[in-house]
Amino acid sequence: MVKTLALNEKKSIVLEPKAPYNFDANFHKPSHFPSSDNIWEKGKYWITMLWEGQELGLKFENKGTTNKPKIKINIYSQKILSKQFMENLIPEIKWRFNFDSDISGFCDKYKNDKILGKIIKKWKGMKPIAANSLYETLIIYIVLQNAAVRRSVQMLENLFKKFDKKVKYDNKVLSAFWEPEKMAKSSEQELRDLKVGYRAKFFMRLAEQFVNKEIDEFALRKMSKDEVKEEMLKLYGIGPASVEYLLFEDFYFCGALETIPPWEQKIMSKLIFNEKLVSTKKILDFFKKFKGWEKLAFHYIWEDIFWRRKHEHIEWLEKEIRL
DNA sequence: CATCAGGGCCCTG
DNA sequence: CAGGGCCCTGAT
Repeated sequence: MVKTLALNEKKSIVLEPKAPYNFDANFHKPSHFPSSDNIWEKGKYWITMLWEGQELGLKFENKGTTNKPKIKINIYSQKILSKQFMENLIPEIKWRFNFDSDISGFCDKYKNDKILGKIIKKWKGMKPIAANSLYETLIIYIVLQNAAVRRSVQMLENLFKKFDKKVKYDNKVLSAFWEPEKMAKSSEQELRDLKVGYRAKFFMRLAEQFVNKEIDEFALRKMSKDEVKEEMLKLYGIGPASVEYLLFEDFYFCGALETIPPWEQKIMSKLIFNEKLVSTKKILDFFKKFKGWEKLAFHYIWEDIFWRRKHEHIEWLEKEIRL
């Protein structure tokens, strides 16, 4: 079923994101579930990308520092990429990895904050990162719904097995996302067989809407927070919890903190109040002091505990994560 | 074994 | 605007 495409052509570019830009904190989010379309190692990151009908393999390498960021990007492809193709691709890479937004105001303002100060020292230059296209991201958010990590991973990998092409470059074999057309030609039952449950219907409708060009990702990027929210809520299968993730991680609204899902509520209760469970209202009220940066502040505290988890055993956290 | 609760969302009344 | 149903899986 699964074909492997060898990407033997290579082009190299070097880009300088706006400082501060923390390479590892941006290309790797330890709270996210692992997916076979990308690999991270310290200072390096590989991810596949579907762009203008071509499968690409990207490799990012850190060649700078948080305050003087510089990133080398190798772009692997089957065909030689034209100048025009590259001219369209580069701004997209800059967007997907949030090279250009400015969070220096946040890092300066809270560098001595009681809670954020220490975390900012460690993770200064950490930003929200979309990494994927909007369609791909919506797929990811739908597999997240009403499921623990292990099951989300299983659903996404089942989808990859059915729809993707494997891509080989730089001695890595990775999954590449599929075009919505491919899924639209499938059926709800075929999707149900992948153990995605009632989400099958969401996927079918989503694919149709992308095929019919009812969703314009690039237009959305120019809209206000409330407009994006309104548009995304129109999508069948996308509700307040998914929108909460979308506004921050994909449209980069750093102040968009409105809902807190149950597991985040439990973990934040412990981290901020050292209590088992406090109301979401109490948590939301706490973040009000970071006006305009509420969600980014949340993100710093959130990712920090998952980074710590990589080398420290945190008993109470393990219980909440449920891998 | 059976039963139940999840990192929601839609639909109904 | 409250509450039931929906898929699957792991916990009890």
